[in-house]
Amino acid sequence: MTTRQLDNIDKSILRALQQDASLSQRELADKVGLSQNSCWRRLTRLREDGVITGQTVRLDMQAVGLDLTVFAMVRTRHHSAEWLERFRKSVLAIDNVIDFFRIAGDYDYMIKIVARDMNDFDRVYQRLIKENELEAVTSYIAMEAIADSRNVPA
Amino acid sequence: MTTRQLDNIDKSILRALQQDASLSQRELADKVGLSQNSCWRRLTRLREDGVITGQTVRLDMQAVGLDLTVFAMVRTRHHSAEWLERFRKSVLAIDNVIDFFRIAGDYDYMIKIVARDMNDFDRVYQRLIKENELEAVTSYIAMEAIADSRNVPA
DNA sequence: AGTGAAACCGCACTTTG
DNA sequence: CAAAGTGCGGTTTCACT
Repeated sequence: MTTRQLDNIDKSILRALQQDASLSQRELADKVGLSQNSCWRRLTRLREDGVITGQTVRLDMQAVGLDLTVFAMVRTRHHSAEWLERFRKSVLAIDNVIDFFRIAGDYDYMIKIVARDMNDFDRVYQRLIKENELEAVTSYIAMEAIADSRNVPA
Repeated sequence: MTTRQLDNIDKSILRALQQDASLSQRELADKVGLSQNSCWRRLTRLREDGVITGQTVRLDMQAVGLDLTVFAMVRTRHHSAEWLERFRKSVLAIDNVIDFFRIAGDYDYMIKIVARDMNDFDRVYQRLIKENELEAVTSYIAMEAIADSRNVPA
């Protein structure tokens, strides 16, 4: 929440860590041109201030057998607070859902789904439309992932 | 490429590391119920086999000042191999592009873009349509990120 | 189970604005 | 003067053999 101002060194730390978070403190310090100590202090602050919220591994989607990606654009029928809350819970309960955004335009929500194959996706899709009364769903099947989850330009 | 078969222990390792890749070997071994040694061997193999392709940090998009997300659906006009190659290069050269998928349906590409604000996004948008002759672009502005880049269900 | 390396953190000093 | 960086230390913890 603390909208802390990031200087260029902070940004270069974030860039380096996005590219490879397994860097040792020495390597990181060298890369950004700081002493080990002050680099460590900055890193600690970036974590404390909630700029860096965690650390994850990148997985090969093909290797884990989840190389089907679908973007589902959803238009809802109901708009009461309770209905929307149930809808959110219902969507978030599906762990194939990677992204879930409320959007502006001729659709209300955009859901990025990963699945093992078409059958698997259909299971998710059926669940989605059974649990929620939706006005329209348009699914865009991904034919090719040209870029997936790239680093953000910090 | 080696479509290696992952057993339940491998999957629980992947789940644990997706949630927190800063886990020490001992913590990880405890979590998945393995000896430190065999856990380390599995981890090494998962990296060698390309299942785990890297390690990154999760950033708070608001804290880094990139809390505007836009999904741009693109329909292209040209379809020659050279044109498409130039188009890809043009899109990938924009570092605000986080996802870039070729899709099936009434649009050809789906581009997830992050930006500092509307002006910043407009700059990206103008660049996109100036550098490439497109037939149609529909931009869905994200009003709320209910879930962004969740863990994949390994 | 052992070992070398790395993370972690305090401290005194220097630099920059 | 205050804020941030440097260099050096020691202890603890970890990765890897």
